[in-house]
Amino acid sequence: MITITLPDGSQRQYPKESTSLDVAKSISEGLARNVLAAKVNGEVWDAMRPITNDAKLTLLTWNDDAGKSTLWHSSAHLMAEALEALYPGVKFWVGPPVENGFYYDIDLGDKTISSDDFKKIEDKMIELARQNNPYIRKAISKKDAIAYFKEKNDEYKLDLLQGLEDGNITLYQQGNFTDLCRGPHVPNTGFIKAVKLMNVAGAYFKGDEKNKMLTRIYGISFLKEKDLKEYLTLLEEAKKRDHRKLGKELELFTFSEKVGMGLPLWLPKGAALRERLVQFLQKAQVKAGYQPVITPHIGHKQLYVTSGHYEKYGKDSFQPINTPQEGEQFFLKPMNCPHHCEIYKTSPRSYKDLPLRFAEFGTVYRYEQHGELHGLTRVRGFTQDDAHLFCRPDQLKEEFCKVIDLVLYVFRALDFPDFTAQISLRDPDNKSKYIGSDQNWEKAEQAIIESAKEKGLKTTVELGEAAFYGPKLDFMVKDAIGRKWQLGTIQVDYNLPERFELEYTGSDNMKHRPVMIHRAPFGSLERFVAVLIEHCAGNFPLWLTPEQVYVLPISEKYNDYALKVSQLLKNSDIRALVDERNEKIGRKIRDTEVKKIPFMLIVGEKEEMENKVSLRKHTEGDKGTYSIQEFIDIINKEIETKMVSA
RNA sequence: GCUGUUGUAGCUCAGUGGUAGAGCACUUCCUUGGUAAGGAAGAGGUCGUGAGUUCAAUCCUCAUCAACAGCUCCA
Repeated sequence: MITITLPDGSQRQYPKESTSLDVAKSISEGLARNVLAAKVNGEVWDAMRPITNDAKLTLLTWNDDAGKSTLWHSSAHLMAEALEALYPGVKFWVGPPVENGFYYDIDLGDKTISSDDFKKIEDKMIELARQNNPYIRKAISKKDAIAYFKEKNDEYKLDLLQGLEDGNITLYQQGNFTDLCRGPHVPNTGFIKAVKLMNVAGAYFKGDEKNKMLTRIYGISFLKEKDLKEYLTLLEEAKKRDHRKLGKELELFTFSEKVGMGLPLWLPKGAALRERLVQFLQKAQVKAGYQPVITPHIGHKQLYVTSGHYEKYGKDSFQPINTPQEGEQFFLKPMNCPHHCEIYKTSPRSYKDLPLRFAEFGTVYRYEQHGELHGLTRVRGFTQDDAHLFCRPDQLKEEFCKVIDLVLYVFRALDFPDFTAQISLRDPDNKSKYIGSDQNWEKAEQAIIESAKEKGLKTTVELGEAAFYGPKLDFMVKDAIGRKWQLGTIQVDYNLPERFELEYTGSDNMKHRPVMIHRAPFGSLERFVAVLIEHCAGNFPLWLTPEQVYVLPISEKYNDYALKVSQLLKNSDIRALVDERNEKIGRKIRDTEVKKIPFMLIVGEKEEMENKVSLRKHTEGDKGTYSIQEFIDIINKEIETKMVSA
């Protein structure tokens, strides 16, 4: 007998070689039907794999990420089986699960696949799935594995095998398909009830552009047909919220080939929205003891040599601007920090002066690769809500925690309740990518980990995701339809102060080196606005929205009264416009709804007589009649409650 | 940057080896209407750009630019 410890701490006895599925069955039949895999002593295993020793066991279902991944991984194998049946001779590279589904990289020889072929492949997959073929795990020697794939003439799998250790190699077979795979998999293909292939794209063998381009087919699968439908609805919703589409429709921003790719042009409404965000943060920053500074858009090459940016990004930047006479080189500013370091150096600093907090909405320019540009989320010129905090080492944690508070304040104010903090550390196996001493890195990483813990943030840790000069705490927010976006960032930096030889005089009258914190709650205004648009689907919070109220006269006869109403609103700092067009009221309402204007005031004979307005709310409809002052109170209250909840 | 797809009116998109069409938006006129599209007329494009093939190119070929998807990258 073996002892199985379940997540709640309870222990049960089972015969040796029992499987996770046996354990599930002993708990409930319903649970057993939903088990996709199991975590055995921290390792994800097949639910059908016999457990030989005492173990801690967590059963994994669709509700667990690892459970989903297992189903998707199995689905990749199923797709491979279907492909092998439909395209004999196809060769396989790898087929892993990804965040939303799975893919398989394949080599079709001289054949091609397009989205027109998806239906056929999906149908084949479902046909195979219905056979309920078990996924059979087979441990195999390296020699036998090589022999098998040689026989099959699958050079990619042979390549993969080279990197694997003998004694640690497993094959998985379902139906007529056998794959080199470490697993785990769901018990049988019957779990896969709904399948959708999403797209086909080229992908380099091993991700190296010098290598051959393979065909990558993306798909997703579900336990229920209903879940697939829901997923497709979500995708449609995401499409509707695409900030590039809404940005155009709502006249927020545009791009021009003439100005240059990746260089956004903010239209009046977009600029107004952005300005409001800036003012909002500025106000919060002043309260938090930040001092605004302003620095130029270019900087001398030497500045970036000192900072290390030149060495790291010099070749991949916009190329230098040369002065005609002195032949000196200037670079477009890719970051604000070197400039702010120079501001720090303008006068000798005492320990009593610290922390110093320099804030700047600094526009920076980075040469992003052609294929990377994407709407406002990835651009070549953008404005960071940047600030650099210079503090004593003993102040670091407190300052860091205060910055976390500020970031959380911003997220709450803008209605992003769901987020996690990603701690991005250095890749311990590739330290040459980074500048600075091991000691400084360790201190910085420690400070971040401790601060995040102290603030009780939900964190994940990513190795190798740090900036080249220091580790980061990145905030990953979830939007209204559950997608994750990286927004704010806080970074601890011991390196730039060293490179710029920043100092302060301590209470011991000795020179000391300050620590620097880089931080940007929004990240960049461009990216933030993009995320905000998609989050609220263009229905901005009242305090941010470019136009709050449209006054709609029933006919042109009431235009004068409408103008009077709008003027009264403007006098109360409400953003109001009159639709003076010669159109019927139904038409005006429709057009205003489409523009996502929060409030409509309909005015006609009745309203003019009584000096009132008829209120209609976006998507909600008629709200009755109010005096102008009553309406001003309503809207102000609504603006205020949004800000108070902030 | 790499691979693939796309580029026609302000927007969304049809279409053809003989220099172009729809809907919406726009302009004018009629209508002055009470809670999601009133009616009519009109204006608007050297079909991304450059070259080539052809008697003739928006359409075919090549190059180039840009957008989109994926890969690689992201201070």
